[in-house]
Amino acid sequence: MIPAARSRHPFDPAALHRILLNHYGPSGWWPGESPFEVMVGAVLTQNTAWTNVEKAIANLKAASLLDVVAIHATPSDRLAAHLRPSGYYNIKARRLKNLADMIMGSFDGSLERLFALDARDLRGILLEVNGIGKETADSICCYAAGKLVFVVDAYTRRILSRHGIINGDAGYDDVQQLFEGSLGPDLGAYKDLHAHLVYIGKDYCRSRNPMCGECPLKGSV
DNA sequence: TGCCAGGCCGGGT
DNA sequence: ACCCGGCATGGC
Repeated sequence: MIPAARSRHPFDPAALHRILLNHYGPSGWWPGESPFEVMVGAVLTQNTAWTNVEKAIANLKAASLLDVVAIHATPSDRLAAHLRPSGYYNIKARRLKNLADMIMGSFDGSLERLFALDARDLRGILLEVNGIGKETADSICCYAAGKLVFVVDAYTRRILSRHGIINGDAGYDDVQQLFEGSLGPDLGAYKDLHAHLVYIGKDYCRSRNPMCGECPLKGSV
């Protein structure tokens, strides 16, 4: 079921994307030099500021630990030491190892083989990994594997909710369908729109102020 | 200074 | 099916 909308007009994600693109320009997401770096970033950024994630990824690079085999082979406490700046370092070390273990065990360590799965199967496999939930799985599907999977996060919900497009208690998959059902098969739009929503979400309606003065969406959504 | 950041899990009700 | 505490660092 699509969540009930209080808005008079049907939600048009492509129009929303055009507004944001016009206002801010291309987002340039996801930062990362390789698909695996994107995957690692997706785990490390869970409830964590990206600036902290960057430090941890730099540590992994400096220690030559930014690949599947190395993470699979490294004890989690040693891995954790490099992850300190990103917070939750013990649990994140475990999560990165769970991910690497899955890729080693089921796909011979090959991201090509993993990404050869179709979007639904890839999402399912990722969700079976302890420490990977829907947002992390979908971020990997979209930004690392290049699948047509739209990423929903807390900001996406908050923004749509404030505009009366969804109810506050709408489920993840419902919100996702709202985008995937309307956006065309345009991977660039999937990537860029989510990125913009996160980007504006930070200072968008942070307080109980229902509408920020400079909101580019005002009157448009 | 306290609050927040691109969540997720496990245990309890 | 929800609800909650825990996980942890760095920036404003």
